[in-house]
Amino acid sequence: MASDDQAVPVFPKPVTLRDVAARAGVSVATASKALNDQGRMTAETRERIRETARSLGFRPNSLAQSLLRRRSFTVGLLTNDTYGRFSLPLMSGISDALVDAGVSVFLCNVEEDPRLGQLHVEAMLDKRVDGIIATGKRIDRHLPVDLSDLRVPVIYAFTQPDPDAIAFVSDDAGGARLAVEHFCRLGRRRIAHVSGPASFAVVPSRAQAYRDVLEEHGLPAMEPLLGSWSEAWGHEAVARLFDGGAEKPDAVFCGNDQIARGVIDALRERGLGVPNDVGVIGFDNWEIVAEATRPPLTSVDMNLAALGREAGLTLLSLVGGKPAAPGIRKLPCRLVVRQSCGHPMDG
Amino acid sequence: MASDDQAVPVFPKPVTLRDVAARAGVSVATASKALNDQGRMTAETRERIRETARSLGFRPNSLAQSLLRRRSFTVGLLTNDTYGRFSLPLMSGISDALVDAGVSVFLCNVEEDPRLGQLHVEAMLDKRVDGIIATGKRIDRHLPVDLSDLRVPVIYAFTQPDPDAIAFVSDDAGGARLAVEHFCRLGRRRIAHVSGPASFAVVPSRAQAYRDVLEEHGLPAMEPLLGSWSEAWGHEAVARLFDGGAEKPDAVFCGNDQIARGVIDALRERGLGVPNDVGVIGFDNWEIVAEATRPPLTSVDMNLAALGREAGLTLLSLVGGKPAAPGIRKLPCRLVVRQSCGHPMDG
DNA sequence: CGATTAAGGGAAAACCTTTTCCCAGCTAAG
DNA sequence: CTTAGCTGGGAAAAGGTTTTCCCTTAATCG
Repeated sequence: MASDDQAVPVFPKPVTLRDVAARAGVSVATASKALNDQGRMTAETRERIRETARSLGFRPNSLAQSLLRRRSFTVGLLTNDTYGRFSLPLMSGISDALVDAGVSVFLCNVEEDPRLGQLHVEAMLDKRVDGIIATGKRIDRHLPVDLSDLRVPVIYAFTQPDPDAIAFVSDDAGGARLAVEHFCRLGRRRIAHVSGPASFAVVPSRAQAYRDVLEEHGLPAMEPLLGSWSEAWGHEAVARLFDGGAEKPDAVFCGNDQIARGVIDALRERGLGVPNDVGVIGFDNWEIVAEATRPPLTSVDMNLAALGREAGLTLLSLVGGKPAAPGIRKLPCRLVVRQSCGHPMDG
Repeated sequence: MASDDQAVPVFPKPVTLRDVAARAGVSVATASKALNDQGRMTAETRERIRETARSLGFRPNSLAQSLLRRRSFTVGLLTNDTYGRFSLPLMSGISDALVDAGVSVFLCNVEEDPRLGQLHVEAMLDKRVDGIIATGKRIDRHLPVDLSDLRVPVIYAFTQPDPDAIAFVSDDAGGARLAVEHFCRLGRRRIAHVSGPASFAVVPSRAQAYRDVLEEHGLPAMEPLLGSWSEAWGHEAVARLFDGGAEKPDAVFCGNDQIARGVIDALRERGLGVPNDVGVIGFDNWEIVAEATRPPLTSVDMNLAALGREAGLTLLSLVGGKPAAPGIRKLPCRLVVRQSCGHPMDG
């Protein structure tokens, strides 16, 4: 048994402010002030203490600081997006905005499980997070947790907020406009729209933007084809669009990149060239999909990282005590042009 | 200015042990003991204190506990896998293993940036994480941070460990065996292997397993085709396999799901039926890809969530002071059978 | 009835840092 | 020489909890 001891690594005791003070021959109070640029002392004393701290490798214990300041420099990110398709770009933006302020992020995946949600929220609250950001995989659904009346500020990003909360979402309608207007500018005349289930809030909102833009350009709007978010539906939609006797579209704006992928593949199978015969634009700009289509897919990017940054910075200012008006802030999307949408048709 | 005040929400002061003690008419010491099932007191006193705590909604301040116990009940997960394709399943397993122990996870994406890595590691160390799990998007690469000589235990998962560290990785060779043996069992006789760049450690290791299994079954091994991890390479590989005059394969084992997808699509374009003419198996079991292929893709799953669980539990026991032998632990993969591999050929 | 012992509960230290006050010593003004 | 004022630095409280030790009271034993 005793011989096992050598196998368990022993970690050195962290050096405390006390150690620094003792080594420098001053009180902890003075040491603290020296390191924080506070209080009065000779420049020489201050530098001596600093040098001592450096040489000892002193790092202040964040827990002690937090306890005193009632601020832990941590925030929680709550999500139910297991695959992280939306959460991770968001997380990346949040982290980016916060890391320089010394704030770390707890990532909590609550799936669809209220018990798990409760568990995570309580754990975070106990750890005195400074705030919570809630996000999800669907913009029109609540997380399976109640975040009202928490003791900390809460910000919603890319998910349905409680009333009177602060929320950041992408401007879906604006994103759709970007795509359809791009087609118009390129000279496409018969632009179709293939999207997901009507039960998703983004679907009607993008569809409306689609209709609006076409009307503004005096072009005919076709009835949006609503189905599922899958490639398979993209295939089927192409069949519906091109099998009938009706006039064929020369462009398809898709509700996500997987549908777009299905559309592109189906078009090719029919001998229709993308983008020459039919232009295609997707939504989400999921690079792994968008770059694998042939040709590479033009797609609307929701700027999730930027959205995360905004959310992070806003939370930070909220934590700092600055008030912020409740409400929903829509952040613009961005069209990432690759090859599937084609070039101007006449030139 | 003053009228703005109503806009900033005021959060109620958390209730402390002191409050509970005062309300119950005992000292904080007694209150603490009552809530932690320690010390001696009448059952009646204990229950009264507990009831008071409940009614006040008391939750112990984790920071204070951590300070005292020198244990923060947090761990850090370090990754450079921006898209979270590998990190997130892992994270999910880790979180799963730890949440019941009240441990929360800091997720830190360090990209490929040593400065960012340093920043995150220092932030975590300052926050007195109990341990760190390092992971990445590639099993044979280091993160851009130095994790040796940290003051906390470190565990590597799905990434290259420092020597003498504890690491969990998936058993790639075993996974490859699973796939190839499955083909053999199904009666396939000419099994090809299409994989990624030789510079990835997993590539030769899976290729060797491929050769071994074929030899064990007395079947001919073809030279593995190495290229990139993309669909496009899957396409090209099919051209190479089926254009020459050589005998055509009746099965293709692919190094990842994207290659497999490319292979399946290319086979269909040539009029070859999957799985009847050619069976296909992928690697990674990335559901979003595996379920979108036609037919759905049979694939090797690396069990990353389970790997995460193991890593989490091991870290926990390490934090608890139990020694663990350094070294690399390989966890078995699992074959997820869908339709692309076909049924037994003769019956 | 006196002496032990056990039971119930409290005081205080400890964890580590920050911050507010205060004190001693010195200089300059009156 | 006295007094006010400044300077450099320290003591102590605060933040919230846990834990060790101690004290008081009641019960048991001889």
